[in-house]
Amino acid sequence: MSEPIDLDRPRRSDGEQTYAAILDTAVRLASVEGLGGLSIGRLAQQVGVSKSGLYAHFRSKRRLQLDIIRQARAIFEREVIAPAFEAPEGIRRLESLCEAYLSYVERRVFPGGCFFAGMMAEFDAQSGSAHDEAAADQREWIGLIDGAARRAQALGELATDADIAQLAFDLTAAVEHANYYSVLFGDTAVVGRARVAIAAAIARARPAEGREP
Amino acid sequence: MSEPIDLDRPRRSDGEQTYAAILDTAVRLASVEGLGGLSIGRLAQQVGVSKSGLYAHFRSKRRLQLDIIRQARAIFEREVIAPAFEAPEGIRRLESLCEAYLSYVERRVFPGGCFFAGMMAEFDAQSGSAHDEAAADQREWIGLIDGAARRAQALGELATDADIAQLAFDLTAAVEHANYYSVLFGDTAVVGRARVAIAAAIARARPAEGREP
DNA sequence: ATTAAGATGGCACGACCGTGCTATCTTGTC
DNA sequence: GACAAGATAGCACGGTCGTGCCATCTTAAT
Repeated sequence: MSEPIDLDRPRRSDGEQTYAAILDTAVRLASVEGLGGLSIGRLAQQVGVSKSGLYAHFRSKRRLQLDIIRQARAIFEREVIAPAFEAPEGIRRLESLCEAYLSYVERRVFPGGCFFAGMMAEFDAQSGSAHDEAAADQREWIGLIDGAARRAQALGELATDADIAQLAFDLTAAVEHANYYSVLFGDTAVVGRARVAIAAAIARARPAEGREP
Repeated sequence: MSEPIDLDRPRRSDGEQTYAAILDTAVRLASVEGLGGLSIGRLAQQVGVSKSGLYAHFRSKRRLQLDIIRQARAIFEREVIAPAFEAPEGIRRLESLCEAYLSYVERRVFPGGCFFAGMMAEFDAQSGSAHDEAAADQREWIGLIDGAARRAQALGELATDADIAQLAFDLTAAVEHANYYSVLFGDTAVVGRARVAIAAAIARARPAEGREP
């Protein structure tokens, strides 16, 4: 489909700096207005660079979008996944994944809320590569939760008959709902509701402690 | 701020019909592409009418958007709220509200998923009247769930110490998450996960039956 | 110091955007 | 059947969109 062009040409130091500044602003702007709502003209104005000066760094809007997504992935990795993976595997890591996400929502790492939740909602009903990437990202996130939960189950921290897929649904529902509502209402208090929901969902999947029929 | 112009002029039968056809297509298109992504030119083409012929029915894009939202509200009222309110008040109505929403998701009443969930995600981080309307709609929906739950509590169907706001969070999280994921993955199977989550959340809020300390 | 190459801006293009004006049909009322 | 008024299309406007060409400035290697 899309040929990668020559994107890997060498960069000069000043160019690298401008490139980083553009991407930084672009990621923030896109999290608020969406990848589709982002325009090159307004982005250039925001960064303080001419439209063609900006355009030279990417060579199409598509490439700009791809770079934005790549940057957002790096931020998510640094702000959510890496901290969570400092916890030992099993139920502690499962809890850390949820908590790291909620913290990332509370800290408003992206001004428009979770970048990938925004992408999902923007492209969920459309067909094309943007939709497919959004779906893949979401599957990867679910897989992280699901994998941590299965490991916890294998370690005996969750009941052998616990429905892991259901647990993953419950947890992702709680954290992503907290993301949307906290942005919509401009109030992160709802994140506390998510914490309660997460604790309840995990408690329900814990092994029974001798009070079963 | 915005004056209502003269919008209430009399309509001719053929005009009324075209107006309805435009709105029908517009609501479907907007649920997929978003209210911002919708363009008058493409909408006119889709309906099979000239751009200016369409434009005469609304007199600005803002009015078109307002009419689309009004139409979407009527559909939501008819497809979700009215059916749910056939159930007797209390816990049955609470369950019916959730189930009616899930059915509306499964039936793909809007091809892009729940219209108001889409609006919320599109405008949550932006400021302006669109954001405010999205927030108001969401508050109203939460209020419906919350009100039904409080009535159930007053009727003794939920525990007196049940956290109703938490219950409302859990229920809205489950149904809206099912909406997003079913659209994103093109598979309504996830709706079943929401049903399980709803049952669990309600069960947790039920009065204890003599096995409390 | 020269020079090749990247960085940036100026400018213009074709396309589409929302918006109006005007003229021609079509409907419904007397 | 005349006629006022709504419905619809044609056309054009100013603006913005993504994109590309070209000239100039700046960096870095020789």
